[in-house]
Amino acid sequence: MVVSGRQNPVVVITGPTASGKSDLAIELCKEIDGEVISLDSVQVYKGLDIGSAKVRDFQGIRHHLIDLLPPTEQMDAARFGRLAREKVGEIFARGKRPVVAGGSGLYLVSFVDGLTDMPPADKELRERFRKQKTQDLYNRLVELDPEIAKELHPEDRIRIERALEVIAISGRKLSILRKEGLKERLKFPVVVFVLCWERERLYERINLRSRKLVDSGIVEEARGIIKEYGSRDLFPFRSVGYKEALEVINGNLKEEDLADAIAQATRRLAKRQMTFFRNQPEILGWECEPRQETLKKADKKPKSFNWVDLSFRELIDISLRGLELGLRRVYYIGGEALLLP
RNA sequence: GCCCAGGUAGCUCAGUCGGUAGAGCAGCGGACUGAAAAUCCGCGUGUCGGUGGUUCGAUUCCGCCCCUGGGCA
Repeated sequence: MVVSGRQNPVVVITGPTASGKSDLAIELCKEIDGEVISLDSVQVYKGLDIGSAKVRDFQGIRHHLIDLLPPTEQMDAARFGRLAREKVGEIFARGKRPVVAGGSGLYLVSFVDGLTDMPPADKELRERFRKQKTQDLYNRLVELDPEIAKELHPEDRIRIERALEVIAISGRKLSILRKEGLKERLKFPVVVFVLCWERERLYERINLRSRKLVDSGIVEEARGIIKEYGSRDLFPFRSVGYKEALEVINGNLKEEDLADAIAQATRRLAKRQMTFFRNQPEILGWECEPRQETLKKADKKPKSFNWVDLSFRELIDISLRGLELGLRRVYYIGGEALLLP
């Protein structure tokens, strides 16, 4: 039968920060009897509410994977992917539809296609690496796993540390593990909506939101967390908003300059996210509509996303359409056109 | 009105003893396999205020005009 190979898709709503993902996810859930799975690397931490723009009013829609950990702990992308896949199974089993919403690129990849099975992060090792010079770490990697070293930039500390970590724990080269390791993929078909905006309009929204974060008391929130956990050196404090709030608390930034500093960091984040969402799905072999032109390195002309405007009705229809098992389909769609009145 | 100082990239400014210019910040492009709101790489985007003169050649020197800041009235 034709129907046998088809399945309800997992709907993903992604895009840069401030593109309207969370609100759209709730509205979509209302229409298709869905539940939201947050795909956000900061909202997984308890207490980091204002700075991560957590949804305040769930409007009766169930939300998952928010407030999972205290900020003293650290989420990792592979674990998040597994948790999200579990949630998808549970939601379908309840006869509901999962709507995944968020802009954490690696979490999306980990959720959909999985990460190669490898040793997880090791706190002690990372603590040791932290004290060493990047150059020394890189030189060691050149000795231990030249193939990976060649792929990494000598200054890309985080990836160098990760490669060394994997070797230290498993005794095997990361380059080998990557080739041989297996991935646990999401078994359901996926339809990803990437919300796209004109750069200027998105930046206006970001600027407004940054002002709002400050007025809503991000500094107070950060102070409260510091007090509660007795430390300023908390992992998620390195994310946008909190990093700047910490600068104020530490006296390195004037409070009056905070909103601008957050806005700037957020604009840069949005730009990186857009680069990721424009180019990665194609690289992963997902089916993209419309296709994005990846720029040649020499071409420095600014170029906007390629996208189509979709009505909310069309978005619902696509979300309800059965897809072939294993299919990953990406739609780049206008975020502004979907804004709720 | 007069006297200073200045007008160079989106912003703050450097510079050219006359051969069409460069830093920081902002911005743009890219990479991305357990930190991803992280981490890293690459890229100056320009009527040098306007106009006339001198000159082979003026953003640079000279005149006039305009604008901004400060001072004196």
